[in-house]
Amino acid sequence: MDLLDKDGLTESEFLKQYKAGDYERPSVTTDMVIFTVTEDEADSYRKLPEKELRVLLIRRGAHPFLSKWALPGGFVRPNETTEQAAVRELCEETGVEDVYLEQLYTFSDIGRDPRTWVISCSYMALINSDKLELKAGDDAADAAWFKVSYRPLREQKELIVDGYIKTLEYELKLSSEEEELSAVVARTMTAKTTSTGTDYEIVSNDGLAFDHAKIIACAIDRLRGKVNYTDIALHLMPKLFTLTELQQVYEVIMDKELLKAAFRRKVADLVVETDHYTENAGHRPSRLYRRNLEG
Amino acid sequence: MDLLDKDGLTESEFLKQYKAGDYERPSVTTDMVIFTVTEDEADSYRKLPEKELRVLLIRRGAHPFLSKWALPGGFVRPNETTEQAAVRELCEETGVEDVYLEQLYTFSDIGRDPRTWVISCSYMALINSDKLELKAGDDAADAAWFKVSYRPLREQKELIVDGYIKTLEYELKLSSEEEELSAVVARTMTAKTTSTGTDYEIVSNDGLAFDHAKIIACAIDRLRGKVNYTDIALHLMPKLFTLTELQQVYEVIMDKELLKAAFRRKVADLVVETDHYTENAGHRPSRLYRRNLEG
DNA sequence: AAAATAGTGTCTCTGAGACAATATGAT
DNA sequence: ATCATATTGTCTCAGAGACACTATTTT
Repeated sequence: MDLLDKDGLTESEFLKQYKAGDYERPSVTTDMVIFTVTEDEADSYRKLPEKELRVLLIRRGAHPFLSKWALPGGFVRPNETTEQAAVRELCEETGVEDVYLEQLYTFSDIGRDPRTWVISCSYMALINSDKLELKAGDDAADAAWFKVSYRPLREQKELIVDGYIKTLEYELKLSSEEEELSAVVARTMTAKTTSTGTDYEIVSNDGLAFDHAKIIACAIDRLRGKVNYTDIALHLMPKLFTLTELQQVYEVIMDKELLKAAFRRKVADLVVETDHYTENAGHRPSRLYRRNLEG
Repeated sequence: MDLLDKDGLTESEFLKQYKAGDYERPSVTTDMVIFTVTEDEADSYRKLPEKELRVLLIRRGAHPFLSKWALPGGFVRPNETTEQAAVRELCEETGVEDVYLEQLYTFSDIGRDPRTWVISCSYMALINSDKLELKAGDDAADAAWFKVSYRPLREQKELIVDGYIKTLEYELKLSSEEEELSAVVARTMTAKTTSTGTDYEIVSNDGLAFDHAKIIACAIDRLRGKVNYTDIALHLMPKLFTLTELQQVYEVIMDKELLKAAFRRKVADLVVETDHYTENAGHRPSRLYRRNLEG
């Protein structure tokens, strides 16, 4: 096809002479919300340990937000996609490849990075506890897994002309062995007869860098939403697991207790039973399952 | 807080002396998938007209992809968010403000724009047929609303080590009064014991610019997904509408016929009845409803 | 009366919630 | 025998699917 444009150029001629304009361009980064599930120390070895949802944060060693905790991430380089950048970051920080990865949201608020114009394309990754052990081999001394708590704090509904504004505030608490961070994030839904929109805002923030409280909140909301109608939670499980362990993972994600019988019916199609059982648990052994790839 | 970094600078000192590096940065654009629903000409005035899902495209007047059809969009400018850029583009192209807007996905494949490195943050907008009339006032002579058809074409499942690859091909057909475009887009799901990923690919493409077939496919998938568990479809309705009209909109989005009784039960909480009725329809009048803001 | 659509009734089946009962290995 | 968890059974209730019936206006 040799269509000519208004300057009489073919497409290949046009591309040859094309020069990128000198208007300002943003930096583009990826920020990764990397989740895993760990077990706390059990009170007694006969009792089951409780599961904890954890997210990886890195202490900043430079301005801005020096010594605050930030999501792992970095600049997207030429000749790589945002997803490739995310995979690269993930591998650098955790030494783990081949995990569940999902694009979350692209954040572009002006001033979100005090240095310069930075747009961040965020990703969520889920790592199972098998792989987590590999992580010991990374060099970032100032990386830590923070236990996640994300609970509704306040709900508010304000009527406006032709609609309403609903604000849901969540308290985000992140705790590692040494440190406790917290933030309050508000999800605002504006509903008018014509339009509707949802927006995250940081109400308060203690210890997190940039707008990362927002990004983490966004990731948890996504994870909670998807847990109920996909097999996403199975990516947090090791190769073999018991149904009770799986239920604990669902519970720690949803922050809500579930009924055993109903849960087992619900996940029945997501798993396949094996012939293996737990051993020496101090009580009746439990059948081990694996993920069913026939989702 | 006056923490000093390794150069002995405070945060504000650091920011004052900060100079953006001279590494390469991408251009960032927004692309808008703007949907609306229109009615075709009815065969007889006594029969109800059928609904059509339509998307706005603009014929390119310059290289690259000269004379192909593209989604409305443009560069994100400094001091605006991607969302603000989307609102601006939407208003420029359709003269419409205050509509449903949702971020879709950020596309960053290398080479997606043959000119230079361009990352696109895509948005979906839903416009109701009331507002559509305003659109006559826009200047883009080469803009047109294309009727959308998006149907499964082929399904393929390939077993690999530790998992499988499932490919779902869809045929995307876009037709305006004068022109018919078509493309085949494949959604590939790779499931392995550890990871899972979904990816869009353009298999064939006749008449669409850039990777816009992918973006449109992504938008339709999102719209179809959300129709069933949100009130998103109501943003395509005028202020007052009949339940049959609403059902037709659901049907044209899902490309599937629904049962009347079940449909009415399902949307009962999404709408509020009014005291108005249709008139002079050639048959029994129908009660008019409006959107229920108590989602 | 016929055409065309509007609106309602009801039977069945499935799936979630709730709770109870039984099973099994470790101590 | 007791502890602690594993696993299954079943009753109920709510919602979706399927189909049929009645209602109302215009021609």
